[in-house]
Amino acid sequence: MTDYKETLNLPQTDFQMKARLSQKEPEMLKKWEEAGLYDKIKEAGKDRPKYILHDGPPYANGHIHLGHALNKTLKDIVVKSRTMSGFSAEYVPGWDCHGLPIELQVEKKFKEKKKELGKTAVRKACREYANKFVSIQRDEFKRLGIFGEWENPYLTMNYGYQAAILSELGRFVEEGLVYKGKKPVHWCSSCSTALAEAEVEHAEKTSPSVYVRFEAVSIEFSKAIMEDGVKTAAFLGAEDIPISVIIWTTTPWTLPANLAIAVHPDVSYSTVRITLHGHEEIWVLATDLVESTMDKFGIENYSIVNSAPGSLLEGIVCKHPFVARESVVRTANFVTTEAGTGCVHIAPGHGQDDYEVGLKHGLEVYAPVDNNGLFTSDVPEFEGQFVFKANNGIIELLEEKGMLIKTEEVSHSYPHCWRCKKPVIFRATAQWFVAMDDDSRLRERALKAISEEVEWVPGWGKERIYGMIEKRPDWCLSRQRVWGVPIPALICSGCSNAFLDKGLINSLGKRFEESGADIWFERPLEELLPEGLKCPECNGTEFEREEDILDVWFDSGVSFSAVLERRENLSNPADLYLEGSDQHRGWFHSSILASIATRKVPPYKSVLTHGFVVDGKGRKMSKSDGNVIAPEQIIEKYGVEVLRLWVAAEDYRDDIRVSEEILKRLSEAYRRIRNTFRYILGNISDFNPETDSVQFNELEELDRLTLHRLNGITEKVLSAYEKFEFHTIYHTVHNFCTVDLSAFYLDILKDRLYTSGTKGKSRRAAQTTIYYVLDSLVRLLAPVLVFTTEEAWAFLPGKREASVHLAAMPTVNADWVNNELDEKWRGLSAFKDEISKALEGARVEKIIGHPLDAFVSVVPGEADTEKLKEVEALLVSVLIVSGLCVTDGTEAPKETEASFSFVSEEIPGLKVTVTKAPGGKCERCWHYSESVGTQTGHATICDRCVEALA
RNA sequence: GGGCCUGUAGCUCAGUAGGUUAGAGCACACGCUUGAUAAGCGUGGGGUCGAAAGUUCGAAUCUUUCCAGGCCCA
Repeated sequence: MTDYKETLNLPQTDFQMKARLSQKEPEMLKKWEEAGLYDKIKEAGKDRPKYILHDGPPYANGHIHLGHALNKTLKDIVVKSRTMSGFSAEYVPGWDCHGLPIELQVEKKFKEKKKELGKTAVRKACREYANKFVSIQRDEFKRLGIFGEWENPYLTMNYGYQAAILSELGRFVEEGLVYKGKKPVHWCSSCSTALAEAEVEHAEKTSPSVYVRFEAVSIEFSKAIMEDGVKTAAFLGAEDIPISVIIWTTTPWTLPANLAIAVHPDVSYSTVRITLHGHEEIWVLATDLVESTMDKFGIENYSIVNSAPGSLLEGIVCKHPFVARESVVRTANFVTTEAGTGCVHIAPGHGQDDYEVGLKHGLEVYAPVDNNGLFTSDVPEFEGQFVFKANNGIIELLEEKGMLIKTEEVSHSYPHCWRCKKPVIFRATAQWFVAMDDDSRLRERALKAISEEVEWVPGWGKERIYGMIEKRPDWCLSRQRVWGVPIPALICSGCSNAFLDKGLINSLGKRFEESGADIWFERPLEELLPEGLKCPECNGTEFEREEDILDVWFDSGVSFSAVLERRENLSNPADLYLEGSDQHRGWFHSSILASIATRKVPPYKSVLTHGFVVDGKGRKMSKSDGNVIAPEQIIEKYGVEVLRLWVAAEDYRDDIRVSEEILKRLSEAYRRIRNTFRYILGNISDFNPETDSVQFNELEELDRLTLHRLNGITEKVLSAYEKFEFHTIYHTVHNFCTVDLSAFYLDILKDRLYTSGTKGKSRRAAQTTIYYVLDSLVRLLAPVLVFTTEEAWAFLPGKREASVHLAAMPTVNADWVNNELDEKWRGLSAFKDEISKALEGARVEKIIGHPLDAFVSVVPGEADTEKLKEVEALLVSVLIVSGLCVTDGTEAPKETEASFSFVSEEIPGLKVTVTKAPGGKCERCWHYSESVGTQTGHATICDRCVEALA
């Protein structure tokens, strides 16, 4: 007896169903490395047009988290897809190495020894620390399958990079953009340093809240008579009663620095006559706040004398509550009536808004507080006291002077130092600044470039960064820190003038290039100075060096110069910057300012942003909430491939969720794709595309339909790569694998592949088709599933490049387009669905099990019987039944058989009857056929199989 | 508190310029198959579109408010 199973062409392949990704991925990486794959990709692209994705440098501190993985994987997908689409897309990764966090880590290690060791030792330790994490992160990134110049990355602490930073600073100086000024900045008195916005965290703090009287000493002000003819004096109801403007503040310690009082010009203010402790006074405050404030003060006996807009109050001269100084009422738009009295105490040296009011009215930027937050001798009463501690004394003093109306405690959001977590103060200090609005109109030019010269993806990125640049203050470049590139300014010993000299910057640049920026701190100053250098103010020749270093945003902001312009394989501007949306204030921001200031053009043509990784509920990940998932966990459990699929599957323009469920779903989707690969590979193991391919026009109908559909998804996927819409790639391909291939084409194809003649045209046509399908799918997915596609690539027959990553994307084949066919099958699949329902009914009734047990009678009803009749044979194979006939319903099915009838609700009049198929079951192809038993020499198989065996 | 953004089935995504009973895949349930088998196939249940109000003959799609969440600021 023949074992007919042996005569079938069943799938055969060593491409494993089980991926074992976490083991195999590192092996693949090693293989790539040994083969020098990245260099080969570079070499292959040397004559192609460039596509430059410029890497934003992550900070060289700590291990990578999912945010890093997301960002770098997205970049890798861009680079790989552009490479496969005919570009040379070299990727040079970088790291941000200077800055406070590393310095603090090192400081922690040194503890008290820091001061003895000096700057050089600290800087050396910082460099080592940064190097250590560059190395750690590099390995972690490589593990993600990211291709790039890992052995030659850019580090902002490299000597060449440091020299570039200095040279860019020189250009800023040359453009006249850099000035030294006094300005209130966030100041941490504990760390003795100015803090960047980014270095400030907001947290709840309890502060004293005080209401203070500022007595008016003169009502002979400049605007005594207003346009409406109302005398301010009249508004004040000037009588022989003391008049006070009432202010509210939660920082009593800034009162010694008070220089003015601000009111909103358009807000209504009232003069309120009150009786307190038996005598009368007139108080001025915002009309809307009178009632609540009086309530708070417990004053019941009051009456509003008069009301007028704040603009009328401008110029009232008040007496400082305890310092012999005047404080004048000014108008400002930032004033609100949400809290307090609508009259705001102004200390230009201690607040941003205050500073701006002061600037407008020519007030001194006065801040009698030293680096450690202690009052200076300017405030004798509190000299040497820490400002927050002095609050109490100041309140007592106010009380004593009879100026305090009310004091209480409030809890509010207050800025804190990100490092020591202590509350910070606003304090005016001498800093180097980049002017946003001077003659060179940096702000204006940057805004113009943002709206006209850069493509922002998603589009709202434009509004976001525009708003930020529009409102940002001058760029404070200096940091009173150690680990960074020095601002090589000189301070004249003769006249104390601080200045930046272009000649010095130039000559230093060369030395930085050779020996690094450390020399500024290490070498004697005389050795560094150009000959004959004189103070531009007093011609003095004795100098001291500036100790401040540059803001690290300046470091990374000039990467277009340090990296794009300086590397032969790159060029400026870049095609794309791709970072998280926080970089609208970070790197995108500093980069465009730096580039506009020095090159007049933006450093990027387009900017793509992604959202943040959040947990399954959409909440941010934090250690304290315990919802953090580390890349490692995912890699160990599922493999990098699933992590990459996650990056590709989610719409990154929004926040990106990750959870165990999401990963589980994705790993299942991965298996589906992998199985599709495997199934096709199994069925083309005996197929040689060069010799066995069937011409397109000789393919069968379903083959051509499938290639038409493949064409469709190819077009869609290529366009999605082009437009950076990666999640549609995943959905498109997954859907194609599941719906068009697995549940339709491949399922139908089994009969042809397994049972027909091994070398017959029908089988070869099927193989030709699925070969095309797999070849395309593997290429299309290579940028995402970097390992799996490479694995499949090696199994694919035919001549091909050594690696899928050296291959090109498939092209859309115009010859394959057949919309008529597509249309036809769209209609037929509706019939297929309905007949499937009938089969399911028959299955429930136990008439059939497998569809091949069935014979189907179709009465089309209102549908076109003739047309359906034509595709009878196709429907048999599509439904995988043993027989099907389309009739007009006049011939009833054989009554002897058990049958199941189904009337369609979807297709009017369609009636389907399912019966057990007649004849015997062919042992070989499992179809039922009347021919079984009639074949000589083959008693148990059908005529079709006999023919196949011939 | 402000700027920008998001909120469609358990999950990931579609839903064109507002117009018939809101789609897909996965997951789930039930069944089939055992020649993709730690696979494959079929059928089925499940959202009224974050909430409310409004504009409109008609809204997931426009407006307002509110709620929840994210980034960046204060």
